[in-house]
Amino acid sequence: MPESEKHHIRSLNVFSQMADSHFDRLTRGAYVQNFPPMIDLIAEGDQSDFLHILLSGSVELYSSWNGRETTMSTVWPVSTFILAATIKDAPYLMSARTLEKSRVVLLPSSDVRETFDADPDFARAIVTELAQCYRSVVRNTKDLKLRSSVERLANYLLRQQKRANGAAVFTLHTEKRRLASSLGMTPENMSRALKNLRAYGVQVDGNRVTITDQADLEQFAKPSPLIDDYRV
Amino acid sequence: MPESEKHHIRSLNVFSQMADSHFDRLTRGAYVQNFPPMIDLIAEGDQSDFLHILLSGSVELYSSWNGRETTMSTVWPVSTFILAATIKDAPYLMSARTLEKSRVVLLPSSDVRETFDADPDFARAIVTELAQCYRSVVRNTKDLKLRSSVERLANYLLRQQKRANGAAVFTLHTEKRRLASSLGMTPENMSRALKNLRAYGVQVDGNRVTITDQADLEQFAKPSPLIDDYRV
DNA sequence: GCCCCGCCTTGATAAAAGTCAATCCATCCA
DNA sequence: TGGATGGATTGACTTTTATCAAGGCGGGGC
Repeated sequence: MPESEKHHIRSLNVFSQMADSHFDRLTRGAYVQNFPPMIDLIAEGDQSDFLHILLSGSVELYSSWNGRETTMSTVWPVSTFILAATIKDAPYLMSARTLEKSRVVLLPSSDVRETFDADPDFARAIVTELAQCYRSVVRNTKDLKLRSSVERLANYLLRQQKRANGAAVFTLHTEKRRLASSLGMTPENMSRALKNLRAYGVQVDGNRVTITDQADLEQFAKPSPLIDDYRV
Repeated sequence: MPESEKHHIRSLNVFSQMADSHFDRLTRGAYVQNFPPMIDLIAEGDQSDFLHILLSGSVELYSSWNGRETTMSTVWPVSTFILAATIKDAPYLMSARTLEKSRVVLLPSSDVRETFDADPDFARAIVTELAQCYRSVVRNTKDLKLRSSVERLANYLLRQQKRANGAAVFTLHTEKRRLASSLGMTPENMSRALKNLRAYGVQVDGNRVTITDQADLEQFAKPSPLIDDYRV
C-alpha cells in the first residue's frame, strides 16, 4: 500500500489518534484495490473478513429480501464501511457495490480486532465511530416512520442544500432512482413528490435543484436537529 | 446501591469481564430508583447525563416529530439503554418512558466514559454491545423498507414464537397499539392485518396467539436470518 | 354489582404509495 | 449520424395504509 494513501487514511478520525506502531502493523496486512463501477464488493450474509475503506469513487450499501431491494446508504470517500460486522465478527447485514470506479482499502478484520484490544486510542475512536453510525440509523428510522415520502424528500433537499453551504442552487450527486430507494419510495412516486414540492418553491432540472422560497420549504419540511443534523 | 443489585448488573455482558476495581468505582457513583408506570425518564434532545440500566419492569423508547409519535423499541430487563448518546456525550435521539412499575440504575455518563478509557475489557464489551445495537437498527430498517405491514406482523409473530421456544401457543407481552406503532402501522391497520393472517393459520384471542399452520405462515412470512435472527 | 374508561375492533371513506405501460430524453457507441 | 440503451417522467389504475366515527369488550374503582 503506497505511503501517500497510508497518509490519507491516517487522517480519518478512526486512525488519527492511534500509535504509529499500531497503525503500521494494521496497514501492513492491508491491500488496496481498484474496482470498476457496479461491482459487488460484499454480499449480505458473507463473513466479514475485511474492514473496507473507500478512498475514491462511491459505494452503495443495499439489502434484499424476497426479490425486493432497497438502498440502505451511500458511502463517500474517505470513510470506512461495515464496521459493526467487523467488530462483532458476524455476517454482513448489507451488500455493497461500487457506483463509480472506486479505490478501496481492505483491512483484515482480525487485525482490526487485535489492534482494538492493543490500542486504547484506537478503541476510543472505533466506539465513537460506531456510536455515530448507530445514531445515523436511528435518525433514519425516525425519518422513515414519522414522515411521509414528500416530507422525507423535502428534508433531504434541505440537508443537501446545507451541505452545499446553503446555496439556493445545488446539485444532486445521486441518481434519482437510487435516491428514491434510499428514501423508501419508488422512482415514479419520487418524480411526483418533486412536482408536489414546486408549490413550496422547489425547482428541479435534471440534478440541478433551485430553492426559490427557503422559508416556505422549511415551513413545510419542518427539519429537526434530532433527525436531520448529522453532527448531532 | 444494594449489593444484590450490583451482582445483578455485573452479570450483564457489558460489565461481566471488567476488573473489580473498575466496576466498584463505576457503581459507586450510581444510584437506583423506582418509577411508577408511564413516567418519562428521558426526553429526546436532553443531554445524556446517565447511562440507564433497567432492572425490572419495562421501558418504551419512542420519538416524536410534528405532533406524531412512534415507538422505536421496548426495553426488557436486564439491559442498558441509550448507550450511544452516553458514549458520544451527545443529546438523546429518543425519549424513554416506563410502561410498568420499573427499577432503573443510573450511571453517570462521565464515569462510563472514564471507565471505558481505563479498562480495555469494558471497552471491548461496550463496543460489542454497541455493534449489536447498530445491527438491530439496521435489521429493523430492512424490515420497514422491504416488507409490507402484514409481512412485518407475520415475521414479528414468528420471532415471538421462537422466543417462546417455538410453542404453537404463546402470549404477546406488548399492548397491541404499541406493537402496531413499533411495527410502523396504525392500530386499525394492525387489527386488519391480524385478520388477514387467519388465512395463514394464525388465531388471536386477546394477547394469546395460536399458530395452527406453521409451514403456511412461514411460507408467507419468509423469515430471514439477516432480518429476523437477533443473534446474528 | 355496575359504571367508566381505555383499548380493540369494525365499517366507510380518503389519502398515500405502488404498479404497469407508454413516452420522452440524454448519452453512449457503432 | 443514427440507433440502442437506460433513466426519468407521465397517465391510468390498483393496492396499501391512514383517518374518522361508532360500537364492543373487559378490567378497575366506587
